[in-house]
Amino acid sequence: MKRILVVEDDRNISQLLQMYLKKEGYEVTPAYDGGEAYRLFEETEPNLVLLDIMLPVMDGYGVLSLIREKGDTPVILLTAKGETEDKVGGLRKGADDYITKPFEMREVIARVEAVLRRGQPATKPARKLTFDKLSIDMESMVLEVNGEKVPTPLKEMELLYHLASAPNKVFTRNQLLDEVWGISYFGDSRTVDVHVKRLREKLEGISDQWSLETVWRVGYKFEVRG
Amino acid sequence: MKRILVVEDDRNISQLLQMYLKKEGYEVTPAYDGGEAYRLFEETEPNLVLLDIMLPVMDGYGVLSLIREKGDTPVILLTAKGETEDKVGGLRKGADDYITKPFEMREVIARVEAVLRRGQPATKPARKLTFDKLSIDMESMVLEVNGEKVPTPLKEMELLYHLASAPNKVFTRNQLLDEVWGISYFGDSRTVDVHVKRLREKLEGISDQWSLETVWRVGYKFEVRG
DNA sequence: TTTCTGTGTGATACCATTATAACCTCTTTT
DNA sequence: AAAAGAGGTTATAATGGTATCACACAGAAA
Repeated sequence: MKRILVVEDDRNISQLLQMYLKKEGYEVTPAYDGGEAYRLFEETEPNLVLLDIMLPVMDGYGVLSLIREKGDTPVILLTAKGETEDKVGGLRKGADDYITKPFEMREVIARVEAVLRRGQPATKPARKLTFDKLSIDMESMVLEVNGEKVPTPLKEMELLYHLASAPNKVFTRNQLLDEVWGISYFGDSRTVDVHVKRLREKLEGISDQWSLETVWRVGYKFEVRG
Repeated sequence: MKRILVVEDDRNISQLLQMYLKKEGYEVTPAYDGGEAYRLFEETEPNLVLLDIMLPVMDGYGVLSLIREKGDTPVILLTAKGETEDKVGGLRKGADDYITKPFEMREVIARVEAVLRRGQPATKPARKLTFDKLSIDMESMVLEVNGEKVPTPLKEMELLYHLASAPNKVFTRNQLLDEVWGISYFGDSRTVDVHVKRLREKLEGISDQWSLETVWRVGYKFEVRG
């Protein structure tokens, strides 16, 4: 589920935003001033930030700068009517979009979805890896073994791709859960075992150039010999 | 590296254009009104200008005239749907090409490249694809199956064409919504499912050389075997 | 060896995702 | 105005990936 950080000091507006966004299926965290905003940004690692410009303690631009130092999480600015210069400034400083108050909820939802949608293609690594008789193509989502296609579900593909993109590196189960399943995932680490097992079923005896190895009390690695 | 000046007052559209163009390796400068456009034109001396007609302060034609006074930097106009007269007028006044909103990013990239390469308008790309017993002709808007015409609505044609122009590549629903339905579309992604279903009804059992495949938790692809 | 703890495996049920059908709305045609 | 077609939405059914459990098994330590 996508997480959204709503930074807005007006409780009424914040409340309203939270309500509508939750109704659309987002996980919403409210912040009511700049300091809190930044703290919660680091804590919850949201997929998107709705950021009011006029804030107590630290204004929106300060928060935006701090967020930009940390990465490229999409940010939509909330500006009061007529703050035209603010708009341009905000966008120049790295916001992805802006909405002018008073806004219609329909518009907010639309822009949130648009910005999240745009972020997606960039997030998809979509690459291709080849080892001996194994080919992992995330572009067409095809796993090939000895030149033969092997139908493989998304999660297994992602796991294998992730392991294989750093050959011989050992990943702990928690690392894999974080990096393949996502940070907001809190399931059992046995889950990784199961997926490794399924991959092994598909990949056993193919090649002696590589294999999925268990590293006791640590995790797994995609081992390449030679 | 080629520099492109994007003159577009709608932040959403501008942002999207910037993103896609950067991804293609261009250096992109955004301008949000006519005055800024001209200032940045002189400042950055771009290799090409993408120019929206409807602009605040000074409209696209004004900017175009000024640019033409300075030289023959290629200009591609962005026009809203149905502004047919604008198209002709724009070209007469010295634009090199035009694109009608809502546009597909694929089309924009294609025309940008064409104009930069030849200094000439993109003759509409071949816009015809053939696979075994299937022929998709976007020129005459005809879908042929086994040499027989199959009446097919516009959206279905566009979707099929888009999928088929990158065989085996998986497109997410959101990608398809952006690239086929256009960036200003904010509908439900189930819409894609429905159109795929309708296409399948028309295309089932034609050939074993290709098919429209579902990729679980990802999207769809036009799969070609062999 | 025994014991302890971590890991592999099979079975199962849940639930998110997708397919399908039916329904609306809007536009064009007759 | 009625009919027909396109495009989109919603409701419901079908699908099948995934998480989790339980237990067997294996490696490490004593």
